Amino acid sequence: MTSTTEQQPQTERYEPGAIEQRWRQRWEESGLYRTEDHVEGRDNWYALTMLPYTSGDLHVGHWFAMAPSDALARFRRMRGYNVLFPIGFDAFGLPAENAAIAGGAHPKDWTDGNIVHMREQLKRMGTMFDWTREVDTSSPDYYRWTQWWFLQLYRQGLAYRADAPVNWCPSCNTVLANEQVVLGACERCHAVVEQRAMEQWFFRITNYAEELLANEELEWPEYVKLMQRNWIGRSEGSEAAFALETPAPDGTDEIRVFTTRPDTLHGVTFMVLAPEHPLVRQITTDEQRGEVEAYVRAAGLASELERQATDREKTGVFTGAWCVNHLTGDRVPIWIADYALATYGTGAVMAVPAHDQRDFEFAEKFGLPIPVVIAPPEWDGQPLAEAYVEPGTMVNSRSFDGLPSEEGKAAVTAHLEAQGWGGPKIQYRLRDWLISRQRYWGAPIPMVYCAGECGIVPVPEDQLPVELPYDVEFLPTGQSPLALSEEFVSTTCPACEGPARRETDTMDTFMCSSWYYMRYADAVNGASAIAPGPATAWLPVDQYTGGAEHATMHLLYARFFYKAARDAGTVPGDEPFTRYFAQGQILGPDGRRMSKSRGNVVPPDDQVDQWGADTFRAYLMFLGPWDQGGPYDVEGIVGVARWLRRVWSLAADPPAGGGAAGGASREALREAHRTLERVTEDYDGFDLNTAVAAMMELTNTLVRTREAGPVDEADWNESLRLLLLMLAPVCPHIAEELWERNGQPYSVHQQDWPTADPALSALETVELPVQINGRLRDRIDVPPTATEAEVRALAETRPRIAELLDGREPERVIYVPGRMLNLVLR
RNA sequence: GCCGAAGUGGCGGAAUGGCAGACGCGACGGUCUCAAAAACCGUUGGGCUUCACGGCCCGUGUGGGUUCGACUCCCACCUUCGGCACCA
Repeated sequence: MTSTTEQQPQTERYEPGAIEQRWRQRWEESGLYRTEDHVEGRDNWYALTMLPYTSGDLHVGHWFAMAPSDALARFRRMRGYNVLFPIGFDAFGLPAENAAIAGGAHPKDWTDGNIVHMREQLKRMGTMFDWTREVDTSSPDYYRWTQWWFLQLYRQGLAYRADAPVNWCPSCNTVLANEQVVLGACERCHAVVEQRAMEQWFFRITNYAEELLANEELEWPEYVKLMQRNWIGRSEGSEAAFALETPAPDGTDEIRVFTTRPDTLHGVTFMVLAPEHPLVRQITTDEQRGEVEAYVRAAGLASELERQATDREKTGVFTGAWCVNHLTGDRVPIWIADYALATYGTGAVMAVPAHDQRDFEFAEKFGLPIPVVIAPPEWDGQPLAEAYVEPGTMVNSRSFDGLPSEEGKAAVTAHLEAQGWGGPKIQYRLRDWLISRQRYWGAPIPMVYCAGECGIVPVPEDQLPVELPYDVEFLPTGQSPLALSEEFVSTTCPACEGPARRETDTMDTFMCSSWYYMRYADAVNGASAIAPGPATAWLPVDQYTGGAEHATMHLLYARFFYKAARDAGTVPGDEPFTRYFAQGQILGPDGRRMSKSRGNVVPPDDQVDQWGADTFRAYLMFLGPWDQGGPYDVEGIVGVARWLRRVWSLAADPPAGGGAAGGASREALREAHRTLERVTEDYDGFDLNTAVAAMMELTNTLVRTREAGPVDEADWNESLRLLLLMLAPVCPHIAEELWERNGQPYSVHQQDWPTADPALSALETVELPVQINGRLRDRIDVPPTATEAEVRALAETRPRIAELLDGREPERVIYVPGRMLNLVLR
């Protein structure tokens, strides 16, 4: 690659457009990225990037998520692993249907068209995706198995049907999961969410609450694990029963509550039921009925937003009914108030106004007594100005008086248990996963309702998939469009062969994305969702990357799903994603979220057209730390473009050979080895920005070396070879092109990662800062291995140091070899 | 309100107990050019000082502390971002 002949007057310019297209074609034709389940002598490595939703257009965020993932997957491959790096499409969901309702194309046509377009966009990225394993979650070949999983969970007792208050979006005309309600509004359309009762399918994710909570061992960002733990929200406390003074018509004779403060049980002065609590209707006295019903009605209509406003004044109504506190024998009035949540605990709260701020505010407003049962330290016996929630000493608590409240918790709980009035209880904030959607564009729930005696009957596996009919009406009626399709709805009961109706709800799309990574391992299997061979070959995923906005939804659902699959014997291990890395969010040039309405969207296709995929990839990785994201500065990319032009010129316009061995080109080679150490470490630690910076430095050194005169050919060639190998993961096309031009065998992406030679990478001398009293005063060149005595002796010969020492003996000498020397006088 | 993360040049960032500002953008100056662009070279935290080489002081959100030495560790506060939010 050096030239001893006269230099060409005109050097060929770097034209990314032409070479990138050519290499992608060559890679595809040679099956370079085809991944086998097993390769002799190589361990498997499963690298996964979150699959994109089929919105129709790739945005910079997709590139920011996928291009660095690809670089790291390529690096793993060069490090000797058999790497699976698949891609697919999350293709079910509301936008497709909204497009249809808006009078556009059919959801299927809309989605299929988007996939075709996005597949082409993805291919321009130059990734090592194995397209033979592509997954489309809306294809019957895929959702057939999503339905199979539903049946599997049903068999495991993890799917059930329940009537429950649900979040209803009046605009989308559908039920939303708690996670899809943001600040009381619909996550997608921002309409204000109402409450409605409906019969729905749930998954018992709460069965796995403890196991999901135990996530400490996962190699995930700590903050994501913490978010999940907070989301699950484990609370230790007690359950306590209060006897109804008058049993309810259905025979219920007590109200059970969950409390984290059993030590305050003697201070209960009223009970609060959630307005939706089933007992409300039964125990309300005729006298109070009118007021109570009005309140319940108002609470149902009140938006989630209104109910969730924390600074709102407390409201509530007395039911007219009373219960009895077993511990004291006191009569306790039963109120309803919307600060009690129907979906947490038992939907009922024992109110201890002296020691809970919410209860305190309620009691003050309605003139209820506020007896102190936990004395604050130095308490003067006067009424409290606000609830005292800290630990203290139990008072007015009969036989428990004098006990520290923290000990009182266990003592009271033990007493409750002994008397049969309750006992210890662990409560979670996590709710079961509501998966029913009254929508068309999703996987139909494979259940049948028999008109006869059989009740709810699962569709037999050999009748899957329950296919989505193409011809349906997309009227937003509040029912699934499937309910309007008589052809779909009417069927025969699999059990008795009598008339039956199909379930018309479809599944939450998080269901599809809870197992897609399993399917990649065995994407074309027509006989099962995933066979044992591929499952053990690839699962669990070694490295997952994607946005942390999925911390409490997708990532939690997938963990639940995997554990259920494990219990069914389908997958190995306990967790789907051994390692997870959350990349940051890329923002518009103005530092705000990219959006069409703000006009700050940077279309990735334009960047590729202008600069080439390699430049764009490298720039996204160079911007800053991958986990931080940040603004996309359209001006900055030119720096990366200049760098790659310089890299190109190193190969296209080589220096004259015949230079002295051991000269500048030897120094350059030494730097190449040091760069290799840095880049290797940086790739390992996801520090792509500093890896690119290190390669830029090496490139600058090589350019200077070339300009300085003739080089030693062997040293020069080896330096350039190392640079191209290091560059290959980040810029796969230009690395491949220059690799070939340098006469190396196809393909650079199949090469082993080089090993740095410590003898070459070691520095011969370092510039050692010399400090006096911790202040930098001079620098001396010494071998990194120099002893303290040698370094000190040399330092003292320096005029400046000698002057400052002025003959004095340092009180202390601190020497960190290779880093600095500090002479402390004082 | 609670939990978590982060504050460094004009800008993106580097350095996680040892030379603050690597690498890059921008800006300024220069080479080439009829000219411009591109490319290339140089300068670029602030202040003081020197004819000059150089030297000194200040400087990593604010205030304290630990240390020979602090962007880095500790305490308090301010700001920004993310999550949760009447969860009994």
